[in-house]
Amino acid sequence: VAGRAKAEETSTEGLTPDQVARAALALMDEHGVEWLSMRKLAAQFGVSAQALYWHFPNKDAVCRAVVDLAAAELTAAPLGDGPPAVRLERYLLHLRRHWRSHPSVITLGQRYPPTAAGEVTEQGVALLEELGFPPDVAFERHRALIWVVLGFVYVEHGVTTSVHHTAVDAAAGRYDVALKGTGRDDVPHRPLDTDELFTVVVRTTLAGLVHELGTSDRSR
Amino acid sequence: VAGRAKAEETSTEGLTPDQVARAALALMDEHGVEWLSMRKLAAQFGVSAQALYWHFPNKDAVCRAVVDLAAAELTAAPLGDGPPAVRLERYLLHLRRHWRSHPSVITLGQRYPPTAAGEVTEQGVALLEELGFPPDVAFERHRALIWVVLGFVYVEHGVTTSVHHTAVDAAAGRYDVALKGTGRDDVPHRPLDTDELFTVVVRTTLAGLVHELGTSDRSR
DNA sequence: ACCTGAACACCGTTCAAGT
DNA sequence: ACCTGAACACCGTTCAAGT
Repeated sequence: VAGRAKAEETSTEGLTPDQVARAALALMDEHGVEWLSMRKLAAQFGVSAQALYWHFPNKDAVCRAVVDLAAAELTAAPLGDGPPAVRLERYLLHLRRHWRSHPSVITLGQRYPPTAAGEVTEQGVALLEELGFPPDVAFERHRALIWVVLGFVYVEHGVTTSVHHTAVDAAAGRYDVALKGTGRDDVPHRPLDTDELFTVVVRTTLAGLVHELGTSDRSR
Repeated sequence: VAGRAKAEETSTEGLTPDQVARAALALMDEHGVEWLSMRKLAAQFGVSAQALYWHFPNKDAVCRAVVDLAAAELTAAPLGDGPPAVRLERYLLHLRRHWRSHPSVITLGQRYPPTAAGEVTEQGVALLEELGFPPDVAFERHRALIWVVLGFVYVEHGVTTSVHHTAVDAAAGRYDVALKGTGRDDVPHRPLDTDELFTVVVRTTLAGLVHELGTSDRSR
């Protein structure tokens, strides 16, 4: 990534794997994962489908390259100032925003799970250590947080593209849910606000972590 | 379900949608969602693929029927005795166990989200009310819990079938993760235990909810 | 009412052949 | 080294035709 363009010296005319992956990502984000075929991807470069098989062993490898491409865009979050818990919340919001930015990768991610590794993990674990966890526990609690956020994005993606849900205000993340036979009249029907729901999930989880620290401190 | 077999009186020989959906679920659980085609499904009954199009408008409808079939199996959890928080944990474990029981539905569920509705929702919301939440808040906190558990199962499914992970002891839910360049030497490498991780997620979330009740009680 | 035969426009992938 | 032509075994789906 930081090196010189040594690998691109053959790119006077031919396609590079990177170009192909970038085109695949763009096309999938626009038309959906299922839509893209090797023939359509190849057509983007004016070549035949079989030409791609010189650069990639198969379609699976193309998809993995797309996931890796999006993963490389995940950089450390700008967290600003404030207590560790507040910065942790910003960190998790940053992760959600990233994973939502490429809808196709969310779909792919379930077959080729994104590795939230590298500098982001460092940042997250460091925040948990700052909060008061010893390194090994911080590492595992961080994994739990990642799973919660990633899982939330998965569910959110499914729900917001589902037939059971109609967008009330998609830009604001508000949807209406068609529930089957759960009509309790004492609870007024409110549209689903995924931003609000995410905040609830994150705040609850963080409160639980802080509570854990409080009780374990007491037991020492 | 409880009614008499009124709808099956035409089934002397022909296929019913229910039979087809059941076969599809079994085949998908065995071979995977991608594996199943209309032709293979039809072959199960010794008919041609086009025959299925008399009973279902398209493959999408078959998939939806499969999801609904599995959803119908989700019944209220046997929770036993104990304080509400303990029964809530059992309730969430019950949900995870159900959603994991049909791996194919997890894959499908992301296109056709499972509606955790009906009696199970009643049970979960009631537990949160018992814990101390007013009905409307209980309903929303329940939704948050559902998303956390469902999201966890999604991530778990992706991870345990991924190439980056190798099973250390799949029956016990333990996997080894191939991380890329996150080698911090101060943290000893431990295999991923999804059961343990789920417990962490659930306990942390529940602790957060209890904490929320504590602080809101104080503010009254 | 229920199913088949034949066909259409697609797939991913292989492989010999071109330059 | 890089790409094409032709082909294979598949898809989902349609539609006329059978019983």
